[in-house]
This record gives sequence, C-alpha cells and structure tokens, in this order.
Amino acid sequence: MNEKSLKTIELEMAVLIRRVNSITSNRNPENLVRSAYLLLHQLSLKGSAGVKTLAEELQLDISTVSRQAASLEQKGYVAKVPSPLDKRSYFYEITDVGATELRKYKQARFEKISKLLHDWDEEEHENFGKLLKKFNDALKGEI
Amino acid sequence: MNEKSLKTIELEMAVLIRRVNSITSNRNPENLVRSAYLLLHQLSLKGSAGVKTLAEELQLDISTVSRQAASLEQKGYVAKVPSPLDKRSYFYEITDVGATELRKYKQARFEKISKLLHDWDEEEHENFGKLLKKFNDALKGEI
DNA sequence: TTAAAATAATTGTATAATACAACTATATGA
DNA sequence: TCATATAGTTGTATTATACAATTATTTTAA
Repeated sequence: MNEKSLKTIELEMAVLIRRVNSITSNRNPENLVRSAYLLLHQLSLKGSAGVKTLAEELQLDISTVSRQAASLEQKGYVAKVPSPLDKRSYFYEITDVGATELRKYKQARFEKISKLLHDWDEEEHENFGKLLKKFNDALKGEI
Repeated sequence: MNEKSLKTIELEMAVLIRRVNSITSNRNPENLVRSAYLLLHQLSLKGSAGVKTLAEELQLDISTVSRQAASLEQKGYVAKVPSPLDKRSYFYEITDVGATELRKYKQARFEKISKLLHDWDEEEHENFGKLLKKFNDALKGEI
C-alpha cells in the first residue's frame, strides 16, 4: 500500500482544476462558451434531446441545462424544436453553424493540448488519455 | 502522429473539470473551503508569506488571495502578522488550528480518492500521479 | 370524465470563485 | 521632498452552478 501516489493525485488534482479553469475561461462570449461545450458535444454525439435528458446525461441540474441550451439557441448553434407528442417538451438539435463552431472549438483545444504535450512520448499521451477516461468513469457514480 | 490520444485528453479533460468541480463543491463553509485549500497548503509548505508572494505562487490575482487569506484568518486557520520592516505589508502564517484543519481536509480527500481508485493497480496510481504532475507543470507556463 | 398528481421546462434567486479597477497607506528614489 | 511605485483592500462584474417557485401540459385514479 503505497500512499505516495494517491497523495500526489490528491494534490495535483486540485492544482489541475485551478489551472485548467484559469486557462479555459472565456475571452470572447460571441462564440461557443466553455460551459456549453459539453452540451453541444452531447447533441452532436447522441442526436437531439430535451433538457431533462441532457441534464441527466451531463449530470447537471435541469435549470443549468435550460440556460445553456437557451444561450446556444440564441447564438444559432442549436434549434429548439417542439415535441409533437408532448407540448411541454422540446428537442434541441445541433445546427450546421453549431456543428462548425463545435469543430472549431474542439480543434482549438486540440491544438493547445498538442502544443502543450509536444515533448511527451506517444505512450505517455496514450496512458494519460486512458487514465483520465478511467478516472472520469469512476467519478461518474460519485455525483 | 496519433491524434486519438490527444483527442481523448481534450474531451476527458473537460469532463474531468465538470465532475471534480461538482463533487468537491463545499457543503459546510464552517471548515476549510475548497478555494482556500491550496493557499493553506502553500503556507504550510513554504512558510509564511504576504498576499503578493502568495498570489504569484498560486498564479491568482492579488485581490483573490487577499479575500481567501481574510477568510482563513477569520476562521483562525492563519494569523496575519504585520511586517516589521514595511508597514504596508503582512505575513500570513498557518496556525495550529489551521494545520490540523488542513491535515483533516487532505485526509478526507485522500480517503475519497483511495476509495475511488481502490481497484486500480499500483502502477496505474503511480502513472496517473506522475502524468498529472507533468501535465500541471506544462500548464504552469500557460497561465 | 374530471380533479389530483406528476412532469418538462423556464425563471427567480443565491452562492462560489474569480478578475479588474479604484483606492489607501506606505515606501523609494530622483 | 515630492513624484512614483508598491502592498494590500474593497467595489463591482462575470461565470457557472443549484435549489425553489412557477407555468403549462400530461397522466392517473376516483
């Protein structure tokens, strides 16, 4: 039982959150805003859905998702389509503009990370990705 | 040039920030508050310092650190000692109560992480810790 | 078959964490 | 010694979020 690694993770996780939050905070709210990134990603990945479903998938409060969706709609990144079956509910679907913006946003993040990790070897990239994913899977149940 | 791993990191990093922020948000602001954790850690590690120095070390705005320090002082976790040489400035030093609270806070985080990663093998723990640290070091220059 | 309960979404309000700008008090240096 | 620089605080704004109240609609049960 080696506590050292776990202690490192404990501390470095706090530092990571700080730094990433600081770096990714939005400069121009004209474009895709950080907080709505995962919402748009989800719509792109899984197709259209209502606020309730999205909130469950993203593990966020419905009200939070409702606001994020409204903001995406206002920018033209998603379309709000009334559900034909249930007049209370809607489907949000990503628009072409939204898909383009998502691609650009992802690309910008990708490039930042590529540059940041340019001197890591391939195995480190792969390991870090896998472990992050595994950590996130573990976290999922904790919210 | 394998883009896949970098794309995984790009996405999982966003998910990680979301989930960790959600899980670590404070329930009882009587005790040590998440945002001040690294400040108290820093004082514990490097000894007493003024707001300016701490802000540089933590890469935060002076005003942010000033408030965090004031809140720590109000809880009795740090003492605010006037600098004898310069009447404009102060040194914050961790108190015994503060040190105890820091230890408890760290221990609670440690236990959460231990439980979360109980089924990882030792090598994964070690790797994840090392890579997180390495990633944070890379981020440091980007703020 | 209608009244009560449940549900989808929005909106009001509150909080945490932060940065930037304005300000105060003190120190430095030309 | 006065102008400028510096340490720190406080005012204000923003982002991201949750919880509570509300509205509109649907489902259920008497």
